[in-house]
Amino acid sequence: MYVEKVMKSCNCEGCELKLLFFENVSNSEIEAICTRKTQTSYKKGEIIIKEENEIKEFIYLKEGLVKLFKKSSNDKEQIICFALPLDFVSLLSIFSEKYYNYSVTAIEDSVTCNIDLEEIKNIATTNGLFTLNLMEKVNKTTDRILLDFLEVKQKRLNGRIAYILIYFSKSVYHNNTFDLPVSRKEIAEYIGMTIENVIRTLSDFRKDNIIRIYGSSIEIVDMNRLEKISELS
Amino acid sequence: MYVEKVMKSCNCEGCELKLLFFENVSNSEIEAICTRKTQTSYKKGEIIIKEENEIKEFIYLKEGLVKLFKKSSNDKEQIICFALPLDFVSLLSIFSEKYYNYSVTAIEDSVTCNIDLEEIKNIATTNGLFTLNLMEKVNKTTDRILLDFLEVKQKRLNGRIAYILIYFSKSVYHNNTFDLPVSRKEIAEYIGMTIENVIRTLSDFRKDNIIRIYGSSIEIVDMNRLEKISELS
DNA sequence: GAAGGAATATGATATATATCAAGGCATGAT
DNA sequence: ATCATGCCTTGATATATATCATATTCCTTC
Repeated sequence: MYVEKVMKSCNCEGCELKLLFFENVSNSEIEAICTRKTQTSYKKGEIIIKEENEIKEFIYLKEGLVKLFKKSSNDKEQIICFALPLDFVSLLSIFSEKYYNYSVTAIEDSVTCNIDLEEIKNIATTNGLFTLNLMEKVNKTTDRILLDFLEVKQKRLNGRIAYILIYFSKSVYHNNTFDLPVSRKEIAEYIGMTIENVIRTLSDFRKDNIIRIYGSSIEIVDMNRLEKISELS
Repeated sequence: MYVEKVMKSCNCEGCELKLLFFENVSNSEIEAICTRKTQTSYKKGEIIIKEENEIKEFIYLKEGLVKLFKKSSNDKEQIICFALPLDFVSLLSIFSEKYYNYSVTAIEDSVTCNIDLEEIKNIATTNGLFTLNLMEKVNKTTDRILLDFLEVKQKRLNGRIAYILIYFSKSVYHNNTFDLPVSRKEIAEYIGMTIENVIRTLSDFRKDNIIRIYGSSIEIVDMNRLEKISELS
């Protein structure tokens, strides 16, 4: 797969995420980071991080939507979570491992900021407050992933599909109508069930007038019922 | 439930975990910590951390075996993982949340060291290297939990039971014969299946001469086959 | 030692989900 | 234009798992 990388000097002054990522860092430190970081754009479908590659950079998602996944023993992919900017997915194992445990792929056009890992480590070792803040944010993300895991785990097929539809509608697109950024296969990989049953369940929801389906576009017609299905498993 | 708390001044010089937990901390800092920490003993079954309680202490497991779990919406318990000393389970959300997201219970007699959270935060803010190390360890634990989740998720009943038996045999007791520290119900809560099926599967393994069962005591007779079952799901 | 409750155990049956098979519809390659 | 390929769809069937019912064993407590 060809990955188009657009390297360009990023306008840090205009970056609304900068402060959130780099609390407690002095202006001179930020300036040092900003002049040496690179920004990379990814088209939908392109790989951002590849499992088993060496971790050389501190990467954060500035724009877009990604999926975090892992190849399982039988060569299937298991999707661990979807993530938006400010979900620190690429950072899960960044300070504890030498190589990535997971892969990350853009499922919408995305933009990342990449900073040399050593540079971040330098700041981290000399600035405890910064590290504490970073840790806080990383832990919030892993916590959310774990809680979602538990949520999905205790639901059955219906509930899982309802759950993911609500997630995309409310948390990602803030709209009752949206283009599913993932294939049926990917939904299956996320909820841990077969493609056929994902499709069947979506069809059932359509027949029951809970959703409308136009190809990859979904309209949630009856959010109340969808929420009930999600809750009652 | 009655929780017996034994507070006593702990002999830090003899604590083999001290250095692992407090790398990069000066002797004077360690001394300050050690004189003010408390040590608490828990009998099997006693609650160490209760979900929704305020996080006031930095707690690490010094001896024993615990389970990390969460009450789900329908009032059932979901076991997230089991943990040994050096698994930083109590620390998962310690710096990101005000209240515990999870509960922790001793499933073997256990000993914890408890340090005032503010004290740890003080060290963390002034000592970046310490914080970086701590973060590294917490991330390693969450990574392991996530990987185990994925492992278990892709297996079926047989494989999941095999997996947990192998875990207790190899990782916890280092012996082919051991007392199951958890009930069948708790195994069910961990692997996300019903008690009846857990019991049935254990019976099947017994009938197939893979394990022997004497009440709560298990002997793994044919580890090879158990491992194959675990791998092939 | 008896009574009660919890954990364990097993069978019968219902339900949920996976698997297999076949066809339709796009899209990109030749 | 045609073919191949991957994704989506549906139906029929097989399999895995849950549920319900009922014993049994093992503690605990009186």
